[in-house]
Amino acid sequence: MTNSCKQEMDQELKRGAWTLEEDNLLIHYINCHGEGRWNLLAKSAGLKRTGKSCRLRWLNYLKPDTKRGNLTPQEQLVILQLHSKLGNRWSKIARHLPGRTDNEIKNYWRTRVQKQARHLKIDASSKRFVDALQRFWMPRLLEKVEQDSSSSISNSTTSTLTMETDQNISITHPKTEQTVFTSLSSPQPSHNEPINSSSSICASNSCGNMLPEISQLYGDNTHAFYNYSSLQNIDSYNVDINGLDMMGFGSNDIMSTLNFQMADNDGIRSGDMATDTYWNMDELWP
DNA sequence: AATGAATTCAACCGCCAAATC
DNA sequence: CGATTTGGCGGTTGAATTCAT
Repeated sequence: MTNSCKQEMDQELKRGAWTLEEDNLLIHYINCHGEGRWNLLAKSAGLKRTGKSCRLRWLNYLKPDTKRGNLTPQEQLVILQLHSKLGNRWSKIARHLPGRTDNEIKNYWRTRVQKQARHLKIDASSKRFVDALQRFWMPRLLEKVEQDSSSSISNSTTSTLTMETDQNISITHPKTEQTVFTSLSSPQPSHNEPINSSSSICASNSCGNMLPEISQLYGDNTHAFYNYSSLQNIDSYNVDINGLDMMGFGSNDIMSTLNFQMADNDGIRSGDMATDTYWNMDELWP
């Protein structure tokens, strides 16, 4: 194809926001013919868009099961948890959140999470920030999940966040064993991951502005149990980790991911970040 | 009410790997 | 088997919206 011919075709291509008419064309075509072969689809449907643009519009916006709106605390928790393991692998993270797109998760991370990092004056990619997330933000999200679920479960005091493999995350109430949240994403199991690997994080209710402290540390590399007791009441956080070769990572990765309150020797002090002055929680679940 | 700053998020871009020719 | 096309991913942009003054 000559350059002038390419330029001509480029000029014909439309860019920018999609119109209702274009959306309808795309939806109608996919309903009749299915997804795939996006370039061909774009032409056949009479859309002056690239195949890529059609694919993106469909996956991120038009697909019927696409969720819109604010991420729930459960979803945020899953994102934080998985991001600490997977990094910016947005599509992999998105597979754990049915109806959510990689684009949406990426936007959440950039606008909400990195905003907190700026607020704390910490580099969002630094270990220090990851530690801060695990110590302060994630417990509070868990607390929020707890609060939400307790509205439907009377006498609720404890829930469990379980990461069994790369594929599964669930939050269950231990007494009723009611599942508060489950993520069973990738339909195809990963071939070389140990099935019996599991860990769980249990959080009692309300940690509020109080900073949990490690009061006990049990275990070795194969089974660690942490019990965080609050300074001001009997509430506690428990982290129960079983199995270490989860997700193909070494034990250090798992420990750094799941311990909300580990080694305090990297410059993060409890008083620095334990208050909502620093963690603007209102922004996290608007 | 006006306006500038900040934030959000849909869409685009470039790169890469897999599939197809 | 090399060239081309396609699909998917992560990073970036900028228009629209919201917020603050």
